[in-house]
Amino acid sequence: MKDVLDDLKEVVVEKPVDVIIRQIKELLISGQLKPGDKLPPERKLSEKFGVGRTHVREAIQKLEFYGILKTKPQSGTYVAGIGISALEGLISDILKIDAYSFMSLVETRVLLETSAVALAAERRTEADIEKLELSLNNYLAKAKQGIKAVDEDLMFHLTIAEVSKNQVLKSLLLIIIPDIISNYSVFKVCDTITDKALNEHTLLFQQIKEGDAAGAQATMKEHLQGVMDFAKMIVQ
Amino acid sequence: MKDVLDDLKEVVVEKPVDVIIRQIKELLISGQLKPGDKLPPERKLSEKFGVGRTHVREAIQKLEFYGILKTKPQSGTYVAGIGISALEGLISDILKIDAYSFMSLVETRVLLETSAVALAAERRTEADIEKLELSLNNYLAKAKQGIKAVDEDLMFHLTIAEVSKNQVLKSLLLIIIPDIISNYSVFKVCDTITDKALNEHTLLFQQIKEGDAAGAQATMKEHLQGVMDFAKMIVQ
DNA sequence: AAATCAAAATTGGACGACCAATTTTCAAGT
DNA sequence: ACTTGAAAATTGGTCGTCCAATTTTGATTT
Repeated sequence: MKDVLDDLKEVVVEKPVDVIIRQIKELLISGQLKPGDKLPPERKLSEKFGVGRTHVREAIQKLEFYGILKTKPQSGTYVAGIGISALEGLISDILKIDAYSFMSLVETRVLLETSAVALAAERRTEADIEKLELSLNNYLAKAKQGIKAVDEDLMFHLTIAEVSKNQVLKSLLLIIIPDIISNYSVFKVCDTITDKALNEHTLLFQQIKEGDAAGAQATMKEHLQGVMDFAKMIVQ
Repeated sequence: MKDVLDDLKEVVVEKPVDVIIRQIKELLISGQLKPGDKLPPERKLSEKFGVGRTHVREAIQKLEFYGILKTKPQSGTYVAGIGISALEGLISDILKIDAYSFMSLVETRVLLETSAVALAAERRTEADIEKLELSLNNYLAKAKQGIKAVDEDLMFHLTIAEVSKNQVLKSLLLIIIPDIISNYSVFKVCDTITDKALNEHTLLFQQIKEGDAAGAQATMKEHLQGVMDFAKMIVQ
């Protein structure tokens, strides 16, 4: 009885915020709004769209977060100076940001992490090595008991990104990691902890410590190969 | 007269939202809030922090956007199930998200773009080639007249990301591009259009068209080397 | 004692009104 | 005709209030 109802309720209701973003997008694409232009005041927009000003503000905040709009207090909201054609892609990306394919996610993760680990091996300090060791031991402690240690696993990988001294790289990983986690649980990946993974983590740590950038990169690639294969398998 | 005043005004006022995010961060790090826990209601928080509920909501929205919190209507706001240690880093990233070093930005851009162009060369279709050619011609038309064509330049690069068929890769580039643009204008990079850049764009297109992944990757690396050198030069 | 269900309290969501800073307007002065 | 400056209008920011859905409570029934 519950299953049927659950399935039926899966219709996605387009939220007011998404509708407004779409509307603003139309204004931009149609050329009625060009980079540098001032948007109509929030009151006019809410009136025109037939929604409360709260929704308009929320939409503007979201677009501002992505650098599309820039609002100056007591003055107005302005279109940032990026090509209009680029905006179209960006906005649609915001709307379907949760709909990335697992394949693209994994592919990008591999890319980011192999680069990060190489940089980490080149740039690590003594303090970094301690942090990494701590993180590694956290993971090993749980994993050796056969307990699932997804968080600790990811934390070790994030620490590597931290050690790479590239803030952007780390932030981008942080952005895609929630998506990876949700997909992991959906597809029931990583239910078993292999000795292989354990050894690879330890090896990774050693190679970073020794400054072996190329070796660490190779190990990371190998380490993520399993996930990569799985992704290729279930590709839609 | 104006210069002096401008310089003096550069003190950064910590906005209420940032203060709240920092406070919530304290709750998380100190262990008073664990993943899965329910946050105090917005009213209590605003009362405790001595600010309006609007600010609390804004902070929660921002944290929700990064996947740290999850709010269920008419029920409460909950801490998402990611390791607490990760949260610390993530939250500090949100606060200083506008303070990326130019170096990290460029480094990451090179990384993403060299990967994207290789994938593009492997996966391009006939339609993709047409899109790329259109984008290339847009750029060439402006650039050959000696007009600055920053937008068209970036659009060509974005189109390559599009052709790579990796949504995540493209989205990540879209995220860092506004930052790159703002830094470009700050440091007055790219004021001159070189024949070298023109030829490299054309070569890039040819190599993608011919499916020469390795070649395209090398060209892209070379193409971005100038920016990379400049970044290394001004490194703080 | 356990289960049920309705009333009350709680909570996030949305709206309207007010605030302070900015921008615009326009009249007075040069 | 141009400049100046103050008043008026506009605008994003903030707060208090109300709303609808959920959760909790507790009395009633079995």
